[in-house]
Amino acid sequence: MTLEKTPKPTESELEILQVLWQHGASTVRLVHEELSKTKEVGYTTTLKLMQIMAEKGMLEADKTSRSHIYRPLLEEEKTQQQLLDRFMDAAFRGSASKLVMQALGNSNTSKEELNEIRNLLDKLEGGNK
Amino acid sequence: MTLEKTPKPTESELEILQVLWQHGASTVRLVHEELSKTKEVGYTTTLKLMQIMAEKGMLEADKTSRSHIYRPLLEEEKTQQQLLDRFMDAAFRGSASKLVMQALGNSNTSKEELNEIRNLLDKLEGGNK
DNA sequence: TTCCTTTTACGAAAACATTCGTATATACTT
DNA sequence: AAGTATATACGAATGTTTTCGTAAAAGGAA
Repeated sequence: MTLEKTPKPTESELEILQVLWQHGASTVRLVHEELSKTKEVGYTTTLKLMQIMAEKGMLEADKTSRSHIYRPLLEEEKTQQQLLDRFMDAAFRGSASKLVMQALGNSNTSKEELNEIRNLLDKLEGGNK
Repeated sequence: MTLEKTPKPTESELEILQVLWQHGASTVRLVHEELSKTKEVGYTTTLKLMQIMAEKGMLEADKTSRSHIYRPLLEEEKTQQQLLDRFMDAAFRGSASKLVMQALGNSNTSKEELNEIRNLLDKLEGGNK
């Protein structure tokens, strides 16, 4: 089995991935327009970043038409999990419960979402000592 | 009220803060020894980082004795909250529940901790629609 | 004192990440 | 076809973070 090094998207790369995860495969133009909603950034900057990401194997470019279409090669949930693991270690010394408590305590989560979490807790308590 | 810019410790800086939060004010030597347990790093590298952090106002150095003693000026919980907010936006598009579900689903959290979280949920459901 | 060890000071290199100017190609409009 | 708009290619500048070599200062041991 080949050792797969876990990719570590930078902050800017993650922004781009988010757009692609949300919208599906897209042109640089579309991604750039989405990013422009939140921050000032030049078109060629976005282009360059996406080209670099393609080199790194995070994206794949379909070059058949003039406007290349980029598709994310990283799965959203898997990537989130990897980022989360790293973040939990770095910021909370690995304590999931501390992280969760702070995440819940300081954000308005809807009743529905809280219920979802409660259900997960029920399921988990089954298997834990 | 003076505008307090939220500090953004880098990854290395955060590692140092963790040591100081855990052990309390310490010398470069101690911090360096702790870091060395997990990774290869030169002593002067650690020193330099801590000096930079002092310049930035993250640490305060007591220079009365030859081995300076560094004290963290950032509060642990407050800093964690700020990092968490940023991370939640960047990696989970701001969804606390998604983050929480993934954090719980993929880590063995003890029954006691799960109960703590359940209690928090109970308290939260009171105030939410 | 002299030698050895530990510490801080300083500056610069190395490694990454981000940004963008300019050139060139491709398509669209008139 | 000529002119305009939009795309990619390329390379380099800029910015940030991390690393460490070297020197000087301070302290301890012989």
